[in-house]
Amino acid sequence: MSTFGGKTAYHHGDLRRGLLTAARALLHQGGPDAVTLREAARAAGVSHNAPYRHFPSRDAMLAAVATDGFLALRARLDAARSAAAPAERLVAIGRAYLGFAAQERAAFRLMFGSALDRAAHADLREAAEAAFAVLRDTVAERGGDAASIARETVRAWGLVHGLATLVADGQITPEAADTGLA
Amino acid sequence: MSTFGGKTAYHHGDLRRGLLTAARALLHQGGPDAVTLREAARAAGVSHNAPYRHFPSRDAMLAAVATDGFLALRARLDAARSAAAPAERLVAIGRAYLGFAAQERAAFRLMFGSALDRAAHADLREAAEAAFAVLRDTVAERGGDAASIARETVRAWGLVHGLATLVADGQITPEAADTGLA
DNA sequence: GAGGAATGTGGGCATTGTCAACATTCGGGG
DNA sequence: CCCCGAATGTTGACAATGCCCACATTCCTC
Repeated sequence: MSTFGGKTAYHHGDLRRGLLTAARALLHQGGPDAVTLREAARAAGVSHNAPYRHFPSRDAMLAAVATDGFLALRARLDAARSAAAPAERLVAIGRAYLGFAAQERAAFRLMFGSALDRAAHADLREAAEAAFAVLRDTVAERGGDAASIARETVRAWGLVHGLATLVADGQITPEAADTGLA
Repeated sequence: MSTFGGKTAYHHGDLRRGLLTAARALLHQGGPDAVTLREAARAAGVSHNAPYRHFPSRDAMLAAVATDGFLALRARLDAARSAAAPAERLVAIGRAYLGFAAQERAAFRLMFGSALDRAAHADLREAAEAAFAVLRDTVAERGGDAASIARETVRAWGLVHGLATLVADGQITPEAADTGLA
């Protein structure tokens, strides 16, 4: 049948992708709690049980969305790092991190919120670690002994992540967060 | 009947308090999603609809738990501030903040996680603001012009909150967070 | 082209939040 | 002292959800 654009085209075409897209939309509109297996299935035009052929549970679907979020975040951090001169790299990464939190509020809250058990999903953990690695490597290339690198990494991560969280939660404006970076 | 220890003793004694206690226990065990109206009612020994005489919705019950959390946090920050010499106050508050996040992980995640719409609950917002005020006032008493006070408040809040979030989410150890404070 | 695997469907069950109607208990005014 | 309104708690119901089971359809390989 159809087999229009997707990769492998079985019955639906590419249900997995369709479900993830629907899930992202639901996430944007109503937060993590609004992301429901049945609603995503409805949006994709399949029965309420079809999603189980692609995700073992609702949690797994949420985790997949979050994993994609971490991949996107890592790409952004990497791009910012590559585009900046060595001396400005840390601040550039911080800005990129804040930009992601501000523009992808819902995804950011899912990725770091308590709705998900990151320990239970290996992909998720890997993707999160990969994003973090960009920051750690950037701190490391500034030099110093191991202890001071570890300390500065924690400080930089804490500051940026805290500001980003506050922005994503609507407690401070993106502009206010930016003044805290320099 | 009974009227054992509680304040006003109607049918149950003090259902509101009983429900909040049960809710806190559920929160500890299984996170925000495990806090269910019906389970809290069960734990308190009442029917599944009794909670509605004290909370208009499940969200309101969650908000009440979170509000209590912010009151406790504020008390801790205040105590830390009072006990420290002026020059060490900021760090003392930071340590208290981190201590709360580490010891009351579940509550902290509820308070700052996305499970709750802080804008929809006035009490919650007030309690959160009161806790934040302790930090802001401490920064302010160090002197400086308004702009630099605002900047330093954002920086201090962002750093401490970020470290606390990472601890509460289990991404760094409390000890690692502590090294980032000084 | 036949058969097994991948994918989607329909029905069903337990749980949950919420609403409505009814029952019980409390406290104050005759 | 008792009676009545208000506060509190109970029972029953409904829709939605996550998940399990048995069954149907479609794909791909041999």
